[in-house]
Amino acid sequence: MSDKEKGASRTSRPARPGKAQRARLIDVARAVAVHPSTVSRVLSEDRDARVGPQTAARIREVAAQLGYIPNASAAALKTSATHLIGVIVHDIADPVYPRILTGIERQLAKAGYMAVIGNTGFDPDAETDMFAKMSARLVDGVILGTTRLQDPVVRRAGEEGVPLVSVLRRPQDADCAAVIDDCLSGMQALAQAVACAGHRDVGVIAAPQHLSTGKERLAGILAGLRAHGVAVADDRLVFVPRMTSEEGEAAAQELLARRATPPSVIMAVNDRVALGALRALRKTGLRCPHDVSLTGYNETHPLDLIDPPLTSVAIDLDRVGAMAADRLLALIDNPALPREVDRIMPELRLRASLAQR
Amino acid sequence: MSDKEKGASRTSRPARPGKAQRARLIDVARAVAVHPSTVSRVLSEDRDARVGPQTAARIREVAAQLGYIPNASAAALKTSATHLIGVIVHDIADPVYPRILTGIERQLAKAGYMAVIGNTGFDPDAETDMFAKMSARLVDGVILGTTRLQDPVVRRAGEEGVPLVSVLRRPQDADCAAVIDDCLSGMQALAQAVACAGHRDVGVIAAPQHLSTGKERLAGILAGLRAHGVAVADDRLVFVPRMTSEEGEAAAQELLARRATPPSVIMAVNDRVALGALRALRKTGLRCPHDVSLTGYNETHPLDLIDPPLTSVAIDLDRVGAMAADRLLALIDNPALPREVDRIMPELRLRASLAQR
DNA sequence: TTGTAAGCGTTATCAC
DNA sequence: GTGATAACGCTTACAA
Repeated sequence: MSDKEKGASRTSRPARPGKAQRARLIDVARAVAVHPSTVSRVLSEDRDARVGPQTAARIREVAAQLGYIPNASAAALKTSATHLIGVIVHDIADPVYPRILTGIERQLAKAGYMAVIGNTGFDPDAETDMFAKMSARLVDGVILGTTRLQDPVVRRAGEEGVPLVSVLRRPQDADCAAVIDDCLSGMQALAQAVACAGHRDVGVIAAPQHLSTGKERLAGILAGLRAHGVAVADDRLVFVPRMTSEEGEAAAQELLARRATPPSVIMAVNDRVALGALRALRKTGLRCPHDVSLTGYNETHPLDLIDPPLTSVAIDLDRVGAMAADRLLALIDNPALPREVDRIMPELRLRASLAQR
Repeated sequence: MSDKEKGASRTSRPARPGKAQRARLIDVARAVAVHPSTVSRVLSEDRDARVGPQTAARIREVAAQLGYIPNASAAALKTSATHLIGVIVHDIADPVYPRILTGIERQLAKAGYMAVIGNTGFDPDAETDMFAKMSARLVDGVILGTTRLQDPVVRRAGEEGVPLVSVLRRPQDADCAAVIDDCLSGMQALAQAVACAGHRDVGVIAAPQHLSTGKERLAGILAGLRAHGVAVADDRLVFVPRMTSEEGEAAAQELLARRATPPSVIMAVNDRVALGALRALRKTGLRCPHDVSLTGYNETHPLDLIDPPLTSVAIDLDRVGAMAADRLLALIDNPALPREVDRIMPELRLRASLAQR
């Protein structure tokens, strides 16, 4: 069947009433009276496509006139590049992710990519499910925010040759590109500040230890305190199964219930959890920082306006996202690139919620 | 060319070293010794595909064994359905959007869809650009969070027959499905509470009037106050070009600079702007609510923990998102459906930032 | 500089 | 119940 016949048959396709008839590449070609491949060359630009300038101009003109929009699925099928990036996160409502996503989006848009987002709601099965769906040649790469120390998604991405960059967290052994902040030293610095403020009875609300952040932040706290001769008692350490303010509140309540006297400070794994803990303190009738000091991590929320202003550790999350996107795009461009780990330095934000003791 | 020859030629395709070789539909078919169309019928399930139960079982088994993942681009090209939904927002870091997105995501995932997100950064050109990209047969429908009263995206979607649901805002005249909260009555109720608290000198930080939210919220404030005989002086009304805390702070500073005495209350278009205004009050040395009361809208942020706890109006944003997703999916299923407008009722949250005067 | 032709991997619509 | 066939709309060597 020749192109002309093909075209003719298509021209006579029944105009579906609901959907507007879209102009195709071949329609543009026919209108300009050139071959489709010439149109493709012009509209794909980037290549060393040598096309006559007036032909090119005419093609562009007619394409615009017909309102031609290339069919991404067709192009993707041919080139197996969708210009789509998957972003998998635990909970998009956790304020760290929107900030990271802002940076990701900005860099992706510049390169003509878009982000497909997968919200797992802390469901481990959802993580692999979403990856499987995305991996269905739907995305050119994945930014993973749910990375566990032993991560099935990271493993599968490696097996399937899907470019992947982990954000905030990183797997333990796998050779995996990542953009993270130095949780360990950030928390260590914070813990030293806590110890220097005179606190000896420290309560800790830590995160799951299958996450590098959970592990590193706890290690940072313990190391920072130890440097000042302070240890955390067994019953002063609680874990949240997920980092929400509700879990933070529940964990703080548990912590406070364990002994008749509260710790002199509670160090939470992040701000969200810390704010939950603050609610628990209030409900228990304890004043912060007068009775119990409190610290967070990430510098999300308007912490300066909280009562009391919450001590935290600031991360440039927008930058984390931007770097992750850049690295992923580089990896897509050249899959042989080494899987580097970028580290962002966190910065202490001491505020009134941490009192001298 | 017969299928067998085709298959043979493909089997001998050079194994690219970087990418893992993916099993295709035809590979499964060959392994089971059935025709590709049979495999397609089995794995697409839903249809009234009458396939022998043991054949189906065998196909599923082999597919799993080969780790077969259908190529989404190919399916999309054929069916012109990508199972992708575009979500366009001003600023994903604005806490209203992650909440909406949570609801959207949940409903989409249930139906086998995923969200592609477009962050315009308040750039009107980006709005149409993103839509054009998404519209490249890339998405089956769009949820629009940037809707202006006269909206080019809404118009184009109508022309191109792309299903669209507007969230939070709605266009003025266009026949457009939308899920919104009743800003007008929400703000009106809040304004009445303000007037009842004895405030007569009311400052207002309003949003751009090309957005239905901006217009309705301002109208609600004015109507609510008027009901109690209170008018807003011209120099007590300022506008933010975008709803960020920085703009809120700047606007409040402007408002305070206009007269020697501050208004007795500032009503901000939303919480984010209100928190910026709170920073301005503090920097100016004014205490809230002692010197100036303050109100927000949306009930984002941990408002109960702010100093002082911020009076606001709560919207069930998760529900807004979920309803928008459901409506869009229904519209995709049946484009002839009427474009209904769902309204969510807001709820007053009176807190200490609004003092009796 | 432009045209030719072959396919990317799937599914819809027929036959049988 | 299963098989054959023809697209879906685009890209890209290669030929001219």
